[in-house]
Amino acid sequence: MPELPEVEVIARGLDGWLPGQRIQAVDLLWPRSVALPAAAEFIAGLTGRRFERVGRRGKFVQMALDNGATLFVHLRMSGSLYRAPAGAPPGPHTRALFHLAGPCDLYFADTRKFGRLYLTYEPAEIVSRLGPEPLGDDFSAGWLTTALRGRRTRIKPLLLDQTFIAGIGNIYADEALFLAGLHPSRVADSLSAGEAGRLHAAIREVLQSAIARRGTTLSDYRDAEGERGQNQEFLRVYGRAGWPCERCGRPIERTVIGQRSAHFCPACQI
DNA sequence: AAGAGACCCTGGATGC
DNA sequence: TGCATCCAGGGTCTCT
Repeated sequence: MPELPEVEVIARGLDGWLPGQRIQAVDLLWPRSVALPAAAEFIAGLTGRRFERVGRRGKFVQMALDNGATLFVHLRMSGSLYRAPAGAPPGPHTRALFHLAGPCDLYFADTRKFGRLYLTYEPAEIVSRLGPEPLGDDFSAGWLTTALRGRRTRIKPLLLDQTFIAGIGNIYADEALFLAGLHPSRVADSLSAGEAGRLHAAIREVLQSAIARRGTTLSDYRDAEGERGQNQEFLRVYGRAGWPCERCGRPIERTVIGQRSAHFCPACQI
């Protein structure tokens, strides 16, 4: 599932070749992938436009266009954006095809159909509700310590709340809490400044390592060139229920917190 | 503020 | 074997 590191790897990959490419035509194979505007308007608004810089905000791929508009893509669970030779036949899960003037086309594929495309002149209407970027300057240990005050929810669901902090999903929330030695059910407000500092460092470490390993591929995820990531070889708790904790040897447990699976070591995470 | 549940979907796993 | 059902997952929405 694409979370911040996977989206970052995809955005960097696209930014290496997409800027300057002109969109000649758009095929919408599953129009409901477009969140806004209406499908016909989406196609008309993109046709003839040239891509500029490609970046990321939270879990959104952000693609600037030469007329000031922005194309946002949220990959949700199974979405992917990749380059394919022009004229290549769409696969069974291709939902949108961007025919470019060059030798390659841009494909949006999405098995689960949860991913969404947004074309807008007002980026704020898409991303203004997002919390700070965990790898950005706004996200400091001090900010986290203060932000946790008065929050009576459990820390794991709070890390998944995109309005609190942007880009963390289930895998990296579990991994960061393990690295910080914090139980996912801890009430956010109960963390000491020291614990908040550990969590801050753990979040950065987990995300940066995953980017360096080009993301976590458990099933669907591929980067913009169709390659698998390597970070799945380094997960310490996610998907490892029953396996020994690499720190203490006790079996990793899986439970449900806030209607999401949570993996943790019952001895190392307090 | 917090949390439960529904919804959107598919394919792999499980149950009968 | 073949079919039905369950479940995971991110985000948004409604309801309590």
